[in-house]
Amino acid sequence: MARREAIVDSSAAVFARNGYHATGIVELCEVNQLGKGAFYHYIGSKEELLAAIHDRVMDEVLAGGERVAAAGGDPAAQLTALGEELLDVIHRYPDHVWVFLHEFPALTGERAEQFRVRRHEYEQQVVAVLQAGIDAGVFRDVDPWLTAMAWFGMHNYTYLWLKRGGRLSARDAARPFADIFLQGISAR
Amino acid sequence: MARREAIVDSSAAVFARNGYHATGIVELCEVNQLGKGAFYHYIGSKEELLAAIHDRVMDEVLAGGERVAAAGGDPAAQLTALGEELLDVIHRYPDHVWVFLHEFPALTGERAEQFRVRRHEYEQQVVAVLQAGIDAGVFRDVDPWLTAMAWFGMHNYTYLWLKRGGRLSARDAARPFADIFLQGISAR
Amino acid sequence: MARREAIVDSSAAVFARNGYHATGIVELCEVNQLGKGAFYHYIGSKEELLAAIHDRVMDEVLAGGERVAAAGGDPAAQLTALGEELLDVIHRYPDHVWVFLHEFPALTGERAEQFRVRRHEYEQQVVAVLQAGIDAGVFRDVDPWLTAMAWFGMHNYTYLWLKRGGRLSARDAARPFADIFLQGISAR
Amino acid sequence: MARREAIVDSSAAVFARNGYHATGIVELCEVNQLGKGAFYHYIGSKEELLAAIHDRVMDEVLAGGERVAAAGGDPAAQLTALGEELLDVIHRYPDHVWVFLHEFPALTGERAEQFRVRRHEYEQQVVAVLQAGIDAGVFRDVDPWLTAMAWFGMHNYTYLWLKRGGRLSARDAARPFADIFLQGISAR
DNA sequence: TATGAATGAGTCTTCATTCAT
DNA sequence: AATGAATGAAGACTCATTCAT
Repeated sequence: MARREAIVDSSAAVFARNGYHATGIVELCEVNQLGKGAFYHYIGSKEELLAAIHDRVMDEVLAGGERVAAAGGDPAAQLTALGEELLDVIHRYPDHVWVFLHEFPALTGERAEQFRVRRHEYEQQVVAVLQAGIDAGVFRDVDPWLTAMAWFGMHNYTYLWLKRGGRLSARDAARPFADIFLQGISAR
Repeated sequence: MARREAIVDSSAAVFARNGYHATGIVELCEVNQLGKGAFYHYIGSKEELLAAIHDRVMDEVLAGGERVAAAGGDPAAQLTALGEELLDVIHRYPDHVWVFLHEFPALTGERAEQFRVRRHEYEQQVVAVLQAGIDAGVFRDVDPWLTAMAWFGMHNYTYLWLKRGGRLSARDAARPFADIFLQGISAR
Repeated sequence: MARREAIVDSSAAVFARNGYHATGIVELCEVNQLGKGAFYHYIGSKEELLAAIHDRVMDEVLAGGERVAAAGGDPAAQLTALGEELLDVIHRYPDHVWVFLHEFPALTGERAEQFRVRRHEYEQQVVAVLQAGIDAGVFRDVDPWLTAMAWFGMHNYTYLWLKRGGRLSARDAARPFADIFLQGISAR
Repeated sequence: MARREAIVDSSAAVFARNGYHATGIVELCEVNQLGKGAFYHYIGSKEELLAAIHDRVMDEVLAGGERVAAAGGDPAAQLTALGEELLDVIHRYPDHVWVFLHEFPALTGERAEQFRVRRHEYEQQVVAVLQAGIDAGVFRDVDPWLTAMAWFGMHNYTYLWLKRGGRLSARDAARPFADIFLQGISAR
């Protein structure tokens, strides 16, 4: 259903602006020009809608990760590519990403679990790249997990100022961030 | 009022666990062993409670910034000290900080404005230290604002994993983070 | 919506008996055999319900005024007709009128303003008829506004005893009141 | 207690402006510069305060009635004097009178009953004067009770516009009203 | 006399969701 | 596919009043 996709996308914008809990079904219906019955026909439930927004982001992020893994290259190149891919997703889906990074605690049960698993999976890819760099001697002997957390903080956090100033897009941060990070953990 | 302080603190824990919007006044009353009337007697309104949590964090963070400014030192030392202070606040007030970094969009009107001003003030301190380092030639010629955002992302984002694993405390990240960041923007 | 009309009417009876502020939404729901959600689905808000009751009366009263103006006739005949129309409304809508004359201070903002305007408009019609009678020399040289207030007091105030005794209906007062008033301001 | 009197008077003004139900104890405390405990020490309960305001008016009105009865005179003179006394009370206690004529349905139980009795007592005095005039042949053969209701409507209703325009005081209406009414029911 | 913390039932209103049509 | 009436629990908040101090 293309209609469902459209609903997911436009709802993401509303959630990003007002917050998930603060947004009512009525408002979503108005935005989507739909009655309540029709709206529920498409989305099933409010939380299912939230999950769909998360999936949109998660799918894109994991796809980026797979592209990087497929392309191969040395750890530094891979880390750079992962940053580019991640910031590209943030740039293309600013609303979805805001929801993704801000409202994930609202997911419950099975959906929360699945989300956690996929997120962890992706985090592990970054940890693995860092570990590979350390093993290869191109990165210093840092704690790979803690360093991955630093890397994620640096990149993910961009969603907060991304829409604020508008001076820079998230994509513009990829090169400078990679420079800082790679130089920062370089073995030399 | 010591009682009010206690309410603010224990409510922060609930907000951090369940989210601000998802937490009802009834739950806060139960946690604080108070009737609704008495609860409102102390907090005024739910948003005022939220603001008090924000202030708790903001006061501590700004105090840390002032200590660093008062201590002086070269830009590298100041940036390191700022990181230590910031992560120390996150370590001491994990719940308050979660609320601070996660629920600030729920503040409205005058309170939102005041929050934004104080937050900006602190961000400018970091930008200024970076600029000083660049001017002194000890830091590379990076974009000071974008670099400050990277620095904040790295540090602030720790609130997300801080309580999860428990393996490391936020404070333990100060040294490694400073190493990565200073080496990363070092002119040499 | 016929259903909404029914709600407005039965709620008017409750307001007339207990007072607007002293009546809770729960009571209105019970009277109307409706859940809170459905109730609000129809009425929007308690004050909107109050406004609907006011409009019911105001519409009838103004329609009566227009009929009198359309019918024409000399000032004495018009004043008599206005009294008959007014008391007829009070007779047909005793509950609505009680609310109208008793709870109007509970209206706020735009609704209060609109109410005041329409009410003033009607008062002016009575003032104008009195003025016409004075100009024509059939009424004494009384203060038209003060006299209109006396006329309104005499007629409107009937809502207070209307339901009490039941001995007389408001309509029965039209002739006697007209006799007193017309003789009272007669130029001869 | 003079203090209690002062509280009753200043509270009447607040009730007249905002309505009895819409006015909270807190607001009354602020107006009277008193804590809740002290406030309740003086007034007993909110309804007791309301009753005190009613009594203030009722006492004055009945006293006026007694003065008129004591002065004697023919029915026309007595009716005129009753109107002067009544409008004088309305003029001197505009707030109390507003409350008296507007919030009496909020009285309950014993207090409501007592109020009704005293009010009826006064109404009967007017009815009796009218009856005397009819018996004496100076008034037309009107229905005394209905005519009394007209008289009360004309006079009591002044409380509504009394404070509005300010153009005329209630006292200024006594003469014109007496003229209209006496001429209106005159046997000639 | 006076304080103000505490009560807890009550206020109006909104919520996500269902279901007959 | 779509409507919109209906649900009823939950939302934040206020109320008049009491009571230990």
